Amino acid sequence: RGGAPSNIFIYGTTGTGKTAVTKQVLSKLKERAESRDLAFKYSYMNCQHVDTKYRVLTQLCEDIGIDVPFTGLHFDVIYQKFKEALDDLDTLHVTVLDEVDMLYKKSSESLYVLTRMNSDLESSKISIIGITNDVNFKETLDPRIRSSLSEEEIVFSPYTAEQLNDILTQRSDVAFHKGILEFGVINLCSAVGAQQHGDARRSLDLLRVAAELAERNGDEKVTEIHVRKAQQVIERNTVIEVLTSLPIQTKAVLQAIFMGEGKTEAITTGDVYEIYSKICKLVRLDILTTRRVGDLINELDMLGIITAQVISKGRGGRSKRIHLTVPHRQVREVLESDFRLSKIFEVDSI
DNA sequence: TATCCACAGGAACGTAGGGACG
DNA sequence: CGTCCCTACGTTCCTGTGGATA
Repeated sequence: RGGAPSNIFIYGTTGTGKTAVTKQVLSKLKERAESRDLAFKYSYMNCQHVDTKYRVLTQLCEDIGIDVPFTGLHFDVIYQKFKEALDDLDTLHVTVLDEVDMLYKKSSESLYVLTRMNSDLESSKISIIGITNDVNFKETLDPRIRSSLSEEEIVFSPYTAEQLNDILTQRSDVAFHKGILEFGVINLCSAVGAQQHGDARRSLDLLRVAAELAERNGDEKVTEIHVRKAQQVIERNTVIEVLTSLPIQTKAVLQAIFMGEGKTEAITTGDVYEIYSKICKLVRLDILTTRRVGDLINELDMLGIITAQVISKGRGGRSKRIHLTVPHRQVREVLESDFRLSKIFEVDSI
């Protein structure tokens, strides 16, 4: 209608279709706008990667067709550039910020800048759609941002097993020949997805991988066994992928945890650091400070590779109890394939 | 019950690597 | 060129703290 657009806030756990629906709606809107000759643009960004105000603006510029370097310019310069370009386009621009909580955590300023951009714009308007799976996010938000960001709210509830079942049935009718899927396969996939907070993506991936396994095996039907197998394959692949792409220092810390776990039950930050230092000496790696290693341990925790729980041992001090949460075999496999660290495994004692 | 250990984790800063611009 | 600004990764210095023990 050409009126002032509201900012929208969308909640919902992973795999409930927030992103898919948002994208779908926006592209429909775009179609409509085009057919009526209305100016409409949108850009989508995932704040896991786009997590500074600078990057947000860079991304926005790219989306409306301005070339900017990914680094080098003063923020204000980019801001001006974008503002002018957008005003020239005389359009309505919708900015989708997926996983806004990440952006806010790392740079609360960016959201503020975005919300107040409208007052700087003359002929164009900008509207923000924030997507998050953190239900408490709104409470942690700065009041000034909160009021303008959450003018309207939409909640996506998790899919139930039945809904997942419908989705899978519908998809599989298109993707597979009749009778390929053994009875119960879809049920199992949707049940697993429902357990994962109603995650449709998980269910679909599971079904796809199970089918691939069956095909590779030359089996005629996809059975529940394939699904179980697929579960393991997916799990394993994601773990290995994450581990392999870790920076060398983080890997060294992981290795220290790995070796420490073999010896004692509860391994602490201090233990890890001790082993880590020895490893570094052996492979001629710079030894980082405890402070930094503490952060690396936290990073591993965030990635879900380990759990690090703060505990107090009274006069024994406060520390973190650290545990690996991924299979040891996979950790070893990845570490052994890293040429810089592999030789540690040839040494008997650390 | 006050103490005190072994860290947790915040703040500020340094260095290296990169690109824009005059 | 030098200057200005960005990011990534690390360091230094620091204050804070849960709870078993003296």
